[in-house]
Amino acid sequence: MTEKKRSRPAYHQSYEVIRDWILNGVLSAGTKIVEEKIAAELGVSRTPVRESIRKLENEGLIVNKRVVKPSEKDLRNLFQVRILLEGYSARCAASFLGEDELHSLYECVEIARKGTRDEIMNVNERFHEIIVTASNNPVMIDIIDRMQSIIYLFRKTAVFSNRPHLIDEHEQIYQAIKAGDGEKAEILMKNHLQADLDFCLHLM
Amino acid sequence: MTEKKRSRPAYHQSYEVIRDWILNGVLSAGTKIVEEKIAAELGVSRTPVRESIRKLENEGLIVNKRVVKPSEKDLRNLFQVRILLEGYSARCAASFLGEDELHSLYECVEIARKGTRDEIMNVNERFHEIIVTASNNPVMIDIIDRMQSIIYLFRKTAVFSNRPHLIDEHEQIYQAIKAGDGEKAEILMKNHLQADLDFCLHLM
DNA sequence: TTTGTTAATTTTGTATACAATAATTTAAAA
DNA sequence: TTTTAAATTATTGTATACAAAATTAACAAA
Repeated sequence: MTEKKRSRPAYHQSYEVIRDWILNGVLSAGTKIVEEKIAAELGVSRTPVRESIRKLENEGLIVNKRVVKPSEKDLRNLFQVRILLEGYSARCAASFLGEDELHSLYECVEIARKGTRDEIMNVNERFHEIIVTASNNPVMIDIIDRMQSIIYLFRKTAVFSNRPHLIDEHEQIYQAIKAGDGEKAEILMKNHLQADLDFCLHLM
Repeated sequence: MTEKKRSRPAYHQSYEVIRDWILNGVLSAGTKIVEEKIAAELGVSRTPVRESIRKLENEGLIVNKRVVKPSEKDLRNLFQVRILLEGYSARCAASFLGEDELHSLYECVEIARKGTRDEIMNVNERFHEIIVTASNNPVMIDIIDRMQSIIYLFRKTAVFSNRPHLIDEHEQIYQAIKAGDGEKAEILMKNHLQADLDFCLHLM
């Protein structure tokens, strides 16, 4: 029936809907975002929609009332930060990752070798998520989370184009972490992200 | 007369006022923030105040409708990120900083040796600002900016207590940058920030 | 055409009213 | 007293109306 989840406030729900519209291309890059129009489509007033938009602006998904269209420079800048933070996280992971998480990490590699595209997308995202969580630093996790939306838009390209060695690189990182070699894990992670960036920029 | 700056929207002005109230201790750590009360004090409606509060929540200056009271762990986490990003920025500065900015950097050191407390606060902030700008990466600059408010609250402690060697460390960093030694600049910056953190935590 | 200017329209910004929820107080029962 | 439940109050969440600003359209002059 027409049951609505009443738990979360409207500004939160509409945030999620709008974000998904952007990530799935329903709202494509460059589209003008008009509060009233979105509000009408969602069946709520402008007030909660306004808040959602502000949050999306914060994440960089909306810029100047338009769906972002990141330039090559934007992506390079984003990845520079990501390389620093995830590189450090990989180093932490080598020291602090527990048995079970280590196993989850390996599963991500395994599934990525034989899964469907959607599965691959998921486990590759999860691979990075496990490592970032190992930093055990909410500030860092939060910053990386904020970048996720744009990274997501971007990563689709890499997987749909089946970048060579991507999974191999994940496996190498996994091995370094398992071996407790933080130095190596960090370097491999940095190179991995740089390769990802270069490959995708090359396609554009 | 009662001239108001009409240029910027109310939500922006009130953001700045509330932020300053927090930074100057007019609103002290733990204080409950109530939209209507703030709105009344500012002579505006809740609508723009609401937006301001959301932005401050974003910066971490308001948490759970209360003025933040960062724990030691919070500060350690924040500084871990700062060390990574500003360390990298210092390395960039060694390669890319121009003559005039280099000179500004030196001025910061000079003034810090003989200025008043307020002047010292200012030039020390500026010292870091110049270096961060040298990263030439808006994403990175933006993240560090977001952390500035909490860092500001924190830095007061360090200067008012006159931490030993603080200016010397700045000068060493300046020298490394001037010499174009990125490796050294990065290491010195990281140590400097770590020392800052440790000193202030020690006082708490 | 192009340019510049005014008018029309759209869109955002702000105030206000009311609804939903959360916090607090009050009062009754154990 | 202490505890619980109900009622009250305070606060946030949402809708709506109107004002201010930005954008677009229309049209006159070069």
